Amino acid sequence: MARAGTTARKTRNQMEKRQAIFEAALDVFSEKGLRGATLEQVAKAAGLSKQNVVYYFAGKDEIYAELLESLLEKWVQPLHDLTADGDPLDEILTYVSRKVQMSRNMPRESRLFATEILHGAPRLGEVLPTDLKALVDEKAAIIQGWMDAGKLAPLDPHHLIFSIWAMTQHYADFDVQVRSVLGPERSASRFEDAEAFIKDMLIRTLRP
Amino acid sequence: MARAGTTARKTRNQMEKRQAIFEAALDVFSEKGLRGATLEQVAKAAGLSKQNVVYYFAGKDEIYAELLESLLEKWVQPLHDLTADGDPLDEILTYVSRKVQMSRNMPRESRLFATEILHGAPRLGEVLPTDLKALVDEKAAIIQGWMDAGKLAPLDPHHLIFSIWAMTQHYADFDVQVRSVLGPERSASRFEDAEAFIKDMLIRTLRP
DNA sequence: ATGATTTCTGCACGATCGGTCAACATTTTT
DNA sequence: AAAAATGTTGACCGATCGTGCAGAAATCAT
Repeated sequence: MARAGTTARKTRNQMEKRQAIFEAALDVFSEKGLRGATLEQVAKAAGLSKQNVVYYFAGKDEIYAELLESLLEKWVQPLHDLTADGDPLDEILTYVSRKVQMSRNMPRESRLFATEILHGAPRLGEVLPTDLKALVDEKAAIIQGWMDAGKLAPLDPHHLIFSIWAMTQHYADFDVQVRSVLGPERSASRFEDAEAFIKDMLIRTLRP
Repeated sequence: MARAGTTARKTRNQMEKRQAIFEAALDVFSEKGLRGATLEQVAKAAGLSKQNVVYYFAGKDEIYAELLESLLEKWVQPLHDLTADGDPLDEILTYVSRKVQMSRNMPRESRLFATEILHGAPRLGEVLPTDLKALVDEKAAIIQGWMDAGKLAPLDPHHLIFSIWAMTQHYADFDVQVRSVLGPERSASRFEDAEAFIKDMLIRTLRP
């Protein structure tokens, strides 16, 4: 009778179905965007009927919103793992590695966030200026500390982080363009080549 | 009776109206995407009725397709202007300047192309592997020549171009995120800071 | 001025989509 | 096994959207 997700309690079956819907929604939304995708496409990809999807989620927007939220933590984890403990250059290069790895293995998530931010991030508007800003400021301060200690060349840490985001996510978000320009042969190793290139660039740049 | 754009000939009035529709479409499509935008939003932004818009263009998709095509040339012009004539580093830094300038002054165009490519570039599929690839290959060869001559540090020219695209367009496409993270104060100079940062990074990287 | 051409609008159709609801089926609980 | 809760489906509705079309209105040519 009542909808499934009404209470906070979730049975095993409910969790599985919701996960299947999330997986399908990630597929469809990342490819067509929120408005471009239909509930029926999501339902079909999840192996359910449209009405059954609505049984587990209040509606299309809720699926999208909850999907975004459920992925956010995993998405910023690599930056979170950048700590003041290790060697400065190693920390940053490891961060690059993980970001390239995410572009390769999680292109759908990358495109989902890219589309959302590209269109003004109406469903992330709260979290960007608070949580994300706090996280970036914290890591920028660490990098600044390394620079002040003479362990890295002095650069703007915020724009350094932006440039790493931009260069790494570029290979997920604009994969079609990258492959078109590189051609079939060179496309095969595009992620390895990109990682090597970006690391090389950062090593030359950050060397004190 | 018949539609306006049937023949190749276009009167002055027709050109003006079409231009107004293009301008409105750029506004709406870049903000909401093709599927997310409606003809009526475009019409209203152009100061016309929905049916009148259809009089000048066959339909929504045609507006979008012709808009993309009409912007493509202007969009790749900066790369086209990169020639073997000038000083290697100057040529590249000038290219960066122009790309940052475009992110600042033409963010709608940037987001339009970004959205299109992000979703698989179904309406650019032909031009990417032919025209764009040829252009990038040509410029990559020039850069490679500079590197072979010892005027620049040896790096993969294709990925160098990608990285410039990524870093510069990032400030247009993800402007909301950039501003959120930087905060109101630092956002004011974000384009100047970005240009200085990227140039600094490239100087350090490309120095032989 | 008059006819021809261009420009614009009113009306409305067909399709699609998100969402509702009642009924039916299945599983779980007692 | 009976009852209750959970899960699923078919039919359908209201709204929106793209588009077609007849004809009015405005502009232009002669």
